[in-house]
Amino acid sequence: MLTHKVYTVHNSEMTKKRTAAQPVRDTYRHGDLRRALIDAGVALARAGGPDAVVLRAATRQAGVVPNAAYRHFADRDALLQAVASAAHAALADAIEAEWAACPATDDAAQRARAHLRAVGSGYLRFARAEPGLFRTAFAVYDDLAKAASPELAGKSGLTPFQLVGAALDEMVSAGALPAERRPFAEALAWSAVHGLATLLIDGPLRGLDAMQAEGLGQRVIDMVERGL
Amino acid sequence: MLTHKVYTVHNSEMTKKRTAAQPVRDTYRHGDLRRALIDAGVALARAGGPDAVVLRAATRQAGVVPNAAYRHFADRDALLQAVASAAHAALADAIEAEWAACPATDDAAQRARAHLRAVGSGYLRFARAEPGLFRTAFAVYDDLAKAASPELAGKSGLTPFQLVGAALDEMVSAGALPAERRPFAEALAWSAVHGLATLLIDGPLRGLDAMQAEGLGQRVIDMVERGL
DNA sequence: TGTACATCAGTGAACGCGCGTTCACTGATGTAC
DNA sequence: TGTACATCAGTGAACGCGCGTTCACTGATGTAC
Repeated sequence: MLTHKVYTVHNSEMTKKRTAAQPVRDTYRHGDLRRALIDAGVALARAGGPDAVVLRAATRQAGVVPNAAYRHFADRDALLQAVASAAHAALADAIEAEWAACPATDDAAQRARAHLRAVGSGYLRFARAEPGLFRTAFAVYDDLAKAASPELAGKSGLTPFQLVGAALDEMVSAGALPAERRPFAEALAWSAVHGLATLLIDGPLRGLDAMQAEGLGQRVIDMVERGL
Repeated sequence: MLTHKVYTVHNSEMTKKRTAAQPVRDTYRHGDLRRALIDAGVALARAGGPDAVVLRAATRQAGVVPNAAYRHFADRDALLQAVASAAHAALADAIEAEWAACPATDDAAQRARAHLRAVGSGYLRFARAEPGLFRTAFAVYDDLAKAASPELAGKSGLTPFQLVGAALDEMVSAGALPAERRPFAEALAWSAVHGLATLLIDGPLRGLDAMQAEGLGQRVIDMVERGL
């Protein structure tokens, strides 16, 4: 079993001189460079999307020499993958938070509908609040086979894809959605909400203000509910 | 008034030696370099999306020295804009073709519905046939204010945005869509179809084969029709 | 119709940049004795 | 508890690359006389 000693990182006086902007370590070993590089990558992605996840920038931010990254990632793409997984997990968290905030009710159908709406609005809220992360999450998304892999999951252990699925299953068992309409319903609901998200953050709807965006989001969710 | 003399461009013998891959001119002037650079940019975008629209690559393909591009474009971004507009126009063309192929009918409501479906399936068909161009079209899309600008239009003179709008107007006047649902209906329909398109070409649904993609496309369009 | 000239499209050479990645190294760590 | 040693995380220096962009130029064009 390995135990990881945690090194303190501070920004006060230093033995080796460095340029002002760089974080400073006073130990030769970093402690958890892999984690630090992913965190730096997430910060870069947050600010500038997937293209901003630059290996040298991440190592700079971690206060480490560029090639040090190669102890932890095969190449730049492996780092980007890890960052994208983290972004996906953050999206799952945002959805779960919205889900958890649904008011309690005894009406199973109403509850199921509220959960489905929560998935949609959590998704949209995350996209608008963190467009860089949102774009990064989908920049290297492999395919459906990977949509359930645990590193994309949020705190509850479910990925965004699985969360839509769970809401839809609930709809069916509550009688709010005919079972014969269940297959591929994820893809339908996901398409509508994902499309609005990308039109809002990168596309022709980017000029809308928060209220308009919110209103349009609700209407798209209405459309999904009615149209499924 | 300016007249443009057209120079013949051929690949046979040449006075100046060049590397094999390069297109060859036998005139000092190019003739229509602006057009040639856009065409080259479109070819690059087709193959690799917006990031592949590289100024030096475009000039290489046009058989011209890199800085020659600066006679026609302020910078690399201006070239990319022009390429994106061309991609948008190609999308409009694809939609128009699908629209024109709708069977004639006397039933106005049925015709309107067919036109709306044609817009959706033309959009999806283009996205799957030309994913690179599709991504480029949306890479630098400014906002709604520009969604009607003529350089994005297809042969009929309408942009993709205007084509959805036209189909929806037709629905309303044919009584197939209540007028009070008309506002923002473009955004709803567009979201659903655009979302499916991006999930299919870049996202988790990229593994689907042509038949599955086509089927899902029809179901998304069903959802829009029912849910609007 | 013929010539001088201004225009400006394309040339040639060069720049600085930041990137990803490789190499041989150094020195802190934890472990076996 | 103390020491020798293998491991391997991070260093330092360097590479080649293709990019966008700038500069002073050259030579084909169309136009004014």
